This record gives sequence, C-alpha cells and structure tokens, in this order.
Amino acid sequence: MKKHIPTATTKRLPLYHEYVSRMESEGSKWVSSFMIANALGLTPSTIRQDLKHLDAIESSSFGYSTKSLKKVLENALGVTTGANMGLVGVGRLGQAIVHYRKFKEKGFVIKALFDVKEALIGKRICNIPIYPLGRLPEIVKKKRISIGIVTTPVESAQYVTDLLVDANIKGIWNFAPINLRVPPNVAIENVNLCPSLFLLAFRIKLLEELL
Amino acid sequence: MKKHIPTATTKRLPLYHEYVSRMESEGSKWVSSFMIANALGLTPSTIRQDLKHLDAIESSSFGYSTKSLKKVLENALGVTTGANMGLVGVGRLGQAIVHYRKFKEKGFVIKALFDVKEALIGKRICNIPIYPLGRLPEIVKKKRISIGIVTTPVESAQYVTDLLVDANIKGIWNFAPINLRVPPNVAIENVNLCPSLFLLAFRIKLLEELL
DNA sequence: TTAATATTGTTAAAAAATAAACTTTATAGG
DNA sequence: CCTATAAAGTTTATTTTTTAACAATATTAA
Repeated sequence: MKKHIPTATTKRLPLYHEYVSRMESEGSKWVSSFMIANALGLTPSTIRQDLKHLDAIESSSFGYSTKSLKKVLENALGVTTGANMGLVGVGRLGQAIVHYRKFKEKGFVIKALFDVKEALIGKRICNIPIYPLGRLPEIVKKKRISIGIVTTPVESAQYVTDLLVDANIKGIWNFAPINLRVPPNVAIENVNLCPSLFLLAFRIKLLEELL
Repeated sequence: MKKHIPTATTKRLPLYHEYVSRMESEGSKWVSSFMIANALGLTPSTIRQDLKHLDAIESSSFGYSTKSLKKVLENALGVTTGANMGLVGVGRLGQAIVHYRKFKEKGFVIKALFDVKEALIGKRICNIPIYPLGRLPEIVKKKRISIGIVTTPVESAQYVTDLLVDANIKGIWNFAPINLRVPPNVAIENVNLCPSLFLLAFRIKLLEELL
C-alpha cells in the first residue's frame, strides 16, 4: 500500500503509538487489533485497515509484535529522529510543557525559551535558557530549532508565529486559542482547551437527553 | 432538522463558537459561512450543513448575526449554564489549568482541588482550596461538582477516575496519557499532548516529502 | 500430522462526511 | 419599484471512512 495515508488514519496513528508504547513498557510482547480497538474505542477492522498503509509489521496468531509495530509506527510518523524545539511564552502553561518529560524521551527537545518579560530573561527553567524575543531569529538558527511552541496570550500569538515562520521553522505547535495563519510549507497543530471542554459539556448534555 | 447531530459536526461546533466569540469581541455584527470557512480551513458548504442541525439563526445577505449564531451555538453545546468542576492532581499542568481564565467566563468554575501531597493540603490556588483525595466524595457532593479534571500522573489516573465516577460525576476531562475506562453514562474528553506533537511531526514529514 | 483456534490480511458493502450546484431570500443602489 | 449582488438554504453527487464478511496464515495441542 504505502501510497497516500488517509487523514482519518493519520490522526489515529499517534494514538496507536501511545498505546503500544504503554503495552511495551508493561512487558507485552504481542498486541492485537482487538486489544487496540478495545482500548481506544474503535473496531478491530479499522485498526487493520489503518496498519495496511504502513510497512509490514511482524505478526502472528497472537497479533502484532509490540516491538515491530512500535517501530513501524515511529517510522511512519517520522518521530525517529526527533526535533529541536523552541517555546515562546514562558507563562504557567509554557512552564508546564517545559517540565513535561514524555516527548524528550522521543528526541523532541526544547532547546530555548523566549519571552518578552524582562524579569525572565537570562533565567533558566529545567536548565533551558530564556531569551528575549528579539534574539529568536538568531537562536533558532544557531540551535537548529525546527518546531516552535506558541504559549503566548492570544494577542501576541500571530506576531510570534510570523517571527518563527520568518526564522524558517518547519512546524508550529499552537496552544493559543486562535487559528494562526502560516504559509503552506509550515505544518501546524492546535491544542485548544476551550473547545475541548465545550465538547465535553456537549457530550454530557447528549447523555442527559438520553435519559 | 435538529434530530441527530453527526459527530463530525459536533467536533466543529466548539470551533465555530470560539471564532464567533472572537469576531463578536472585535465588534463584528455579521459573520458569513465564507468567513468561518476561511478562518478554520473548511468549505462554506460544510459550515452551512452543520448549522442546519441547530435552531434557526438570524441571517441576512451579510451572513449570520454574530449574536444570534453565538447564542444558538451555546444553546446547542449546552454551555449556557456552565458547571462546577473539581481538579485532581495539583501539579504544574493542573496549576496552569486552574489559572486559565477562559472557561470561567462561561460559567465553568473550578470549585475544588484535590491532591495526595500532604504539603499541599489546606493551601489555596487562585483562592480555590486543596483537599486530600479522601475527602473527594464528600466535597464533590457538597459543592455539586459535575465535571472532574484529571491531571494526575498516569499511574493514578484510573484510580482517581473511579473515585470521581463513584461520586456521581457526569464528565471527565482527562489530561493523563491513558484511555480511561468509564461507564457509558459518563462523558469523557481526552487532551493528549504526545499524540498531538507526533501528529505535527508527521505533518512536517509529509510536507518535506512533497519537496 | 492434523484439527482447532486466534488473528491478520483482503475484499466488498454500507454509512458518513464533504463538496458542488442550484434555489431562495435579503439588501442596496439606481 | 426594479435590478444586481451576496449570502443562506437545500438538494444532489462525490468522496472518504467505517464496518462487516471472508480468506489466508500462524500457533498449539492432541
């Protein structure tokens, strides 16, 4: 297969990866489409269809080899090499992300922090230095940063994004509640808390109407 | 229409709401399907199809009335009344969420914090008291908490969720990277950072392969 | 070696979601 | 009042996604 991976599939691949990683850390040698489906609320058929788009995975009548599946997923996702990241906006959310350990394990390392607040400049969080926004272009280039994390207030998010784009960043991980405009050669992924909470509220409402 | 709202639509409604809210705060009286589509990277047709499922919206040859659309969306989403929330796991991420202001405006108020760490008990963050986990059932009942926010480490997430479910919570907003098991009468919404970052990495990879 | 079982791999059907095309309604200007 | 325009509302077609059914393969134990 391999040709073109459907978008619905691409959104699930990272979830499979996470599940498989957990199973591996728990010592499971094999993982079946039924197990994944059950854990993620999908059908086994969907899992198998999705995995058909990837490289061959070692399988048996127990299911897929945990190790092999994880490797193939990482390959497909392009998370084998990791990336250097820079975070702009060292507020509470920004700091929480800096302390988050999970992606570091995978080679996604935050190499620099940026903020406008004078008081923060020169300090370090998790041993990562905080630079003034003005030095962003220079530092991004020097540290070979390819992903920008935007955790600024809404007002400055687009400005900061433009800075990052001009500095030749490849992707933006955006936590500000705004749809940023980026050129087509820059990837973007939004993490948006309010809509997420509202979706939960909506699901609660649907469940209540059912009674 | 009104009958059954497709899930694809439900996921977009909160995004519409956010966009409309922003437009309203910027003083726009009217919002068209073209504008929304353009801002969110969708087609106008999709927007119109989606809104067909909701109550009638005041419209003209300028588009939809911002005020009316926002109201109808809030109605549909069930975010008119808000909800009392309790947060379990007062780590860095938990604290960042406590300080997040946006949902409070909409009536989604965090009324209590819970943690196992002795040192935290009795303290307050944003004037919200921190209770020991043991008092969760009692406090949830007393403060009429209907949404539980889980920001604990993975290891304790399921345990905490069970506690919340037993305390008759209606929905779980889960930030732990694990697929929690809840009974069918409890709604759940996951916010999962690692898959989100991996999806970004994947999009970057796709863009690079294009060149 | 063979039968039973569990699971993947594959194909085909069904359902859902999206996009396009067309109709109706509302506004603005002459 | 009429015409041009802009957008919503609606219908239809297309595409994508999901599900179900079945075939092929690997394992286990008798």
